[in-house]
Amino acid sequence: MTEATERPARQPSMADVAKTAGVSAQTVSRALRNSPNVTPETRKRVLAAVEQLGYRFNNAARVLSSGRSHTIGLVLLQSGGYYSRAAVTAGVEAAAGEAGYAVSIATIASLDTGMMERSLSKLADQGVDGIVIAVPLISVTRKMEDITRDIPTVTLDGSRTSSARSLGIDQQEAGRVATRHLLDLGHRQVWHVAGPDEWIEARRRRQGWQQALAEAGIEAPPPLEGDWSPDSGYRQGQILARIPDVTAVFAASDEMAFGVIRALREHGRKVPDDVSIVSVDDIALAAYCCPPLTTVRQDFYQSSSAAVALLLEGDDAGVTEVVVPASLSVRASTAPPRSS
Amino acid sequence: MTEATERPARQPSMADVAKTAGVSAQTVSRALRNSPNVTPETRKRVLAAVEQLGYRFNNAARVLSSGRSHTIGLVLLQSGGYYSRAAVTAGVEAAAGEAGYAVSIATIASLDTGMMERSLSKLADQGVDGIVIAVPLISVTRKMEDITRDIPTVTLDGSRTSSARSLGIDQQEAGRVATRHLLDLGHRQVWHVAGPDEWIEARRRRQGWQQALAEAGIEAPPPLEGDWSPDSGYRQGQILARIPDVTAVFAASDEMAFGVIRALREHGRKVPDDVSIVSVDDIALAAYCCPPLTTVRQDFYQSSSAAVALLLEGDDAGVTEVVVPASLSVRASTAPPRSS
DNA sequence: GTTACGTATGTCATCGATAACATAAGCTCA
DNA sequence: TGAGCTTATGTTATCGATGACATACGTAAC
Repeated sequence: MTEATERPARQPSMADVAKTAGVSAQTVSRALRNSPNVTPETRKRVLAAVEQLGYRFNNAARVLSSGRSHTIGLVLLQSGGYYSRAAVTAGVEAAAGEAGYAVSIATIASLDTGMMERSLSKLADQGVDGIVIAVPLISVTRKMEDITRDIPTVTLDGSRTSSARSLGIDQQEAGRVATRHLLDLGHRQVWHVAGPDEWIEARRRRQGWQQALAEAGIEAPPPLEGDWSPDSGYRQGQILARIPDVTAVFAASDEMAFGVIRALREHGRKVPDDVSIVSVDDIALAAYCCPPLTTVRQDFYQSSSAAVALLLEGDDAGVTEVVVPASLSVRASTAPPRSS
Repeated sequence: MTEATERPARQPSMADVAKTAGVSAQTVSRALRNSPNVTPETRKRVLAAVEQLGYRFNNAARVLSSGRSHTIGLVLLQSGGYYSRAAVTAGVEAAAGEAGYAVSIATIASLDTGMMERSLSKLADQGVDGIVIAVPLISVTRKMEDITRDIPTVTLDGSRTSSARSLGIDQQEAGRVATRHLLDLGHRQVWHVAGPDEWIEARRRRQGWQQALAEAGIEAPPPLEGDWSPDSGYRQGQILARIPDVTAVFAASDEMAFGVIRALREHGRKVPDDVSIVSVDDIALAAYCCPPLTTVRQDFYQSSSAAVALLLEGDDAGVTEVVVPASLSVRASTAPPRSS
């Protein structure tokens, strides 16, 4: 290009803005951070200079000097329901964004603690101001404790280190409500297709199921275990379909319920005429299953926003555990038993 | 605490490590970055000191001095399919992680360009080294161009600014393949439930549908437009169910297909006996729809990893557009027309 | 009319890693 | 053996914003 002399395309710095506006760099800093002690007139000049130069503040420098990155880390598990992961990501990002925080994510591939430690280290390296752990891991290692002691941490539906606060949907209640619904319809027994036992929410939902049965004086049948996928629900459904007196099933997730229903249908068991089924999550497709699923709604978006709020409000609050309630959406996959 | 004197809990710095290891800070830096010119012996001493002090490098300082943040930004749209968003996030994060990059996300709530600009600015402020835009936005504004000129950018299934490279699944081909499948089965006409027209993939899939019909010498009926949700599919399905000669439908997403199928069934039209339906995505639940959906598989995970690879390999490659092919999964929602 | 205080702004050192340059030691080859 | 190169390490300046402190001015109070 034969243009006029141009500076070597360096991003303008605060000093450049200061020079243009005829003030000091510190004043620019103050003006941009809405410090009270700046004349409106000065602020206007600074903002004009910012606009003119296309100035963009350098986050790294800010972090280095102030020690705070205005970034929070989010740890997610790669497997498991797509739906909940997407909802959690969106919820965290929205709440963080509103508070002026960026979100850095770390996805871990499996539930082992080594991966978990590496992810936390990675986020710690980035200098995040806080961490939301959305991994339903039960065991917590010493190294994880080390990191969560240094950085404020909130676990979402997961295990609690002694230094992290936690928040979650009341999964046990979700399991109890689902099971109660079936019992209230007149079913004498409720079978359960559970999630993997390492998952805390799977365990809690199972406990809720057991609790509801116990309260009704019913001995729980052995639970069948899936891996959250529709496919695993299908496999367990093939087993359930072969047990004659099954009239009611509580599946630990909508996706597994889809699989269970297909297996039952293939074996000639109609839903809800022969077998009622209730599950948990209320994903968008739940209403479009055939039949539409009765399911316990989980507001991931809301609970994850709440997790961020909890994280940002600091330790002062003294709150260490928050529980978000779950509510039942009754649709067409449940009905009274035929012979009741 | 009446413990012995402890330093005021400051994170150890490279200088501390250097002192402990008996070398200079620069050598520590080199050792940790696997610079070739470090004696194995020295490196060992440094690593031992790192271990002993629990040293963790300060990313902000690194960014400030090297100008590179080892972070890439990911821009996502909050609405639209949960499934694809989760898959894209996972794919980007995995590929980035493998290359030693962190991922910072910015979700935008709506398709307007103002939000888009703000998200890009936010990422630019954070000093990301590159940006993956997974937003199927068509219009591109000047401000967006400004940012994508400064920072390497790859768009995933989206619009191309002149400065961003792009990569995507061949959506037009996906639409063509889906439509051809129905025509090959003997259907004389194929109706279409499209995605929102501002979405590039919706538009391309529609074009593929039109192309396939044109190649067969068939005039395309007016497309019906949904918003990707199962609910919108249901509403359009109620219209289709009232048109007697509809025997084949191409839905632009699996989720909408679920809705269409339910509406058809409620109106007594059987799938696939009366109406065949094919869609796009191949989400996990597609095989558990009733009937199981014939659908065009989209490998979001792979294409998003590829996007990161494209981003990181730099401009040198000269590649500006990569297209990932799509493949058909034939299941039970399509069949030859009854009277053919 | 001096003291005291508040407000607006400037100066300087600092955060921690790194690039650029400097140095010292070891090696090769004429 | 010493010029010339390579390799390992040290020294110094630097990135850009900010906290702590300093200064200059105005205004209220005695």
